[in-house]
Amino acid sequence: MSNLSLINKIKNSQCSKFQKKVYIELLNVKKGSVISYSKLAEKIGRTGAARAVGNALNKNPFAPDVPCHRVVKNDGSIGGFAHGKDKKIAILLAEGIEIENGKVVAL
DNA sequence: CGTGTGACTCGGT
DNA sequence: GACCGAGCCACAC
Repeated sequence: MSNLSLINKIKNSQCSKFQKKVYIELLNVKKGSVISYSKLAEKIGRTGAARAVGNALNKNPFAPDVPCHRVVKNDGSIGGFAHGKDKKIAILLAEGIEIENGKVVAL
């Protein structure tokens, strides 16, 4: 499924505007790279809403279509994941992202 | 409409 | 490093 149809599905969904922004912006994150909660919040025009972003990802009705695993804490640590942080780490490693001592190296 | 909650963040202990 | 408290924001009740 292309990202375009995915975006369309998100737009047609019943989620809040905020959630849609989060998911769509997340689709813009290419494989092999990560972004922090606060930075993602800033991208969608809600600087400081890192917590709200986490809330949106926790609900994530489009998983695993929306790569919510590419979002980590501001200091590079893994953060959380609906299916267990170890699973999140495994996915990140599979995408070529280096993780050291529970933290993303590419910072 | 007030309250509680959390996949956050920062600063202090 | 671990723990704690205080801001922070969107959302469900």
